[in-house]
Amino acid sequence: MHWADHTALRLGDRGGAQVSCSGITPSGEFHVGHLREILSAEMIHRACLDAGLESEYVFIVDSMDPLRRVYDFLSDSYERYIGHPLAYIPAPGPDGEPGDGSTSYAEHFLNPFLKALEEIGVSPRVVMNHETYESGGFAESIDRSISMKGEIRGIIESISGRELDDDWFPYNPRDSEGSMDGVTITGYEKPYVQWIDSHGVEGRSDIRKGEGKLPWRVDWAARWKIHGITCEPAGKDHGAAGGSYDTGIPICRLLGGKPPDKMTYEWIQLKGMGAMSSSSGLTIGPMEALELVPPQIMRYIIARSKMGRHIEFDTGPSLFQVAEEYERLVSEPPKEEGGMSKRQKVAVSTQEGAIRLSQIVRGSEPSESIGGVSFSHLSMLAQIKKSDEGVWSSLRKSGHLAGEPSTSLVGRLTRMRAWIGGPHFPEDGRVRILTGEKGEVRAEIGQEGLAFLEALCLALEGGEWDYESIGTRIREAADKVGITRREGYTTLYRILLGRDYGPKASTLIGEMARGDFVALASSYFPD
RNA sequence: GGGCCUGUAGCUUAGUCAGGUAGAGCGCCGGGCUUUUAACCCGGUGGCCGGGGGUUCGAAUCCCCUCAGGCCCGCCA
Repeated sequence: MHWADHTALRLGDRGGAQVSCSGITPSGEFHVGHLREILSAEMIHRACLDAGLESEYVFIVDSMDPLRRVYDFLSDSYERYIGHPLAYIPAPGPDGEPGDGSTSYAEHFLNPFLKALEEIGVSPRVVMNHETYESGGFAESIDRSISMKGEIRGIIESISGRELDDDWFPYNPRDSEGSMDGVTITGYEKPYVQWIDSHGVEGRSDIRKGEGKLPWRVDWAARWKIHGITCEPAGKDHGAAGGSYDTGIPICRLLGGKPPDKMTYEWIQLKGMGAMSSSSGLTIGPMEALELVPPQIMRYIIARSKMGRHIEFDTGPSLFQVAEEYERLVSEPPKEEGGMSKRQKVAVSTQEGAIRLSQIVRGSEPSESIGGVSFSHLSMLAQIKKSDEGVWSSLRKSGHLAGEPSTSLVGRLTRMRAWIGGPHFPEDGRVRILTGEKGEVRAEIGQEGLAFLEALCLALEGGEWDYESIGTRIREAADKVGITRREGYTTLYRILLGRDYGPKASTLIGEMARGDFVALASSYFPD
């Protein structure tokens, strides 16, 4: 059984309406790793729906989290915003300088990510955490936390083994400037927390407004209760013994909530960009991945791996492998049959789940995601056809496409071109026409091969220059010199690509200029 | 120091939670194929399930120990 289905089953035992949740701090650019956070929770949500449970998927944006430090992409001007909630500081411009404040720092990084989520079929209910504070959603939890300060302190100290400062308080108010750093609590009188800040200014914060926040470990526990969260997969950093998951569970109970079960996932690692990656500083950018990888495949990369396993995100050769695996499973869906062992049945249902959860639109027919064209075929066409229209007409000719291409197919081609044009495309996948004679190739093709090339060049010097005629000429030439057609094709691939195989030879040659092909072939003839 | 995850065929892995005869894909090998879109069809090869011990009628699966790799314990998923 797929991990998401299995989790859904357990959640069903728990009963009630299910709320799966992800939480991310928008402190900078989002990246592929965040997709695992999102998709782990979203797939569980879908699995719950598939299991007939009432379920919702919520994405909580930690917009109330303070700016921790001035990151590399920020100008020094951000120094003054350290400690301020990300929702209340201006977005940086391209130069790293603070903008006019029309867009907040949190929104600035969040918005493109939400667009990417839309592309992969994730439509969460987005909760800006600072808004929950502003609307008083946290007020009751803050009040309880303050009244049970000792208990919470005890939980954190005993479970995390960390010692809290004597003046630790389960609420961090914003000071006279808006920062949450260096504020000393002087009293509490519901609903106001009184304080004195580092500038010596005294003030009070209304816990029903966005005038302060709970510390992280308490904040997390409180939101489980506030939103009725039943499932929240978290990065393994939170899962360490004594980590925030371990303290969150008892704190949530203390606040009167029913916490989700601890669930953690492994990181995605960026690897496989070839040996040159580290030395040449090649890294995959934040959302770059979705500009290369079709959204179903992106989902499949997450869905096919168990949560506890590392994922090596690789935009090189293994992307072909994953895509082919996906296509194979989609075109020949695993079926449970009589006589299968229990293990085989489990394997079938796991694969079925992975494919089902990889669809952009829940419940849609997987085969539609392929659009009749395989990943590798498209990569070839994208390389030998300069124009998109050329790709479509070729697909029509080969029977892969009837009429106009679907938007998903257009998107796949756009991504494919971006991939091919970028540094991550694997060399093995490249169609590169050789430009001149190669000694080792000459040795491989032999006398019969040469005779075949001569006959073919002669035939191709005149006549139509289209795929069909070229194909005919190839077969005629092979027959004429008495070699098998297969040998003829192999010879062509050797002189064209330096390999024994390749895309349809007549198409390949048809995309070349007549003169170029003849020149290449002739370079093997004896003078 | 504390903790987590992973280790199954050449490669990627399913199966581990609920113990019951080791599954799959790729690769490879052989055969077939009178138009080869990195094919396609058929058949085959291949695994002391990291190692050791224990529990059990029975262990890849549970327990203990051990080796190897990755990672987390400063609010970076």
